[in-house]
Amino acid sequence: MVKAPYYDKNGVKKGAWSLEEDNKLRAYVQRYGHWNWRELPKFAGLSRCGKSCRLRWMNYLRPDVKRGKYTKEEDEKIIKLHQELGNKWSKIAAKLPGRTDNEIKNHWHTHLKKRAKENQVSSEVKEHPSDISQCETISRNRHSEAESVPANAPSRHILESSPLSPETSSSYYSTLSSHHQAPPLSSGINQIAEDGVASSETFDEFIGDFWTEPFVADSTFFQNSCPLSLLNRGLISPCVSYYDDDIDLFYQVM
DNA sequence: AATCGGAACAACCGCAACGAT
DNA sequence: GATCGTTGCGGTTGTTCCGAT
Repeated sequence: MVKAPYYDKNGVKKGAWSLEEDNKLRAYVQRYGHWNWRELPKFAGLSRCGKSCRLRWMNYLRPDVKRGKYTKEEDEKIIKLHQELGNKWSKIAAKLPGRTDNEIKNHWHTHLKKRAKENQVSSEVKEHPSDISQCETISRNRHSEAESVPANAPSRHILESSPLSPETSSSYYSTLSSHHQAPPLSSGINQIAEDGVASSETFDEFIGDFWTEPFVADSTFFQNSCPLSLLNRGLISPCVSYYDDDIDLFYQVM
């Protein structure tokens, strides 16, 4: 169902996430939050790009993500919201607690698009039973409009002031992100990356896109990197830490 | 049993928005 | 106001699953 894992030319891992990677990312974000997605993979001991980590967390690992079948109510809500908002999946997701924009988007394309189309056609046939073919044409046109952006949909710039609604972004999540904590420099990496992936390797200077930059971590890195500078400026505290039973369990498993 | 095609969904990519400097 | 770095969004792709033939 997912792409086989592979490494790109920069040594960044792509494709399906392993359980171990999931555990590392989950443990890290739950403990320290995502203070900086770009830097996060380095500290979490992941050879993924920050963008990939963010996506994985948002769509899969976040504790408030509801998985499983969509209820009839959810389906109807999505169809209704899509009529109002168009392909504003994040907006739609904000109205459906526990569902991610990616998940809703997939669900729409595989299930609801067809159903919405049928509903529209049938309702228009009821309204104008004498001209079915015309209705179908209209329906198709309307559908394609909805696929882009409806005329009455406000621009993204205006509408999307808040990335996550209170429903989807649980207090848990917003708390984490708002804290912007960096890991304690002495213990974080060792605990998270106990498999030795990050802690014992020599890391070369890497030049690449900020999203795809693979993790690098050694003593030099920790001395020079962002978290330490933040520490020096008093922006974060090295002493604060989130304690979570899950983490404990995770470390026990490791 | 083999194969084919559509469904399902995780993940990638490019771009725009936004905040900081 | 311009530039740069970071984040988030939406479109698309790639792989696996599964039912039909």
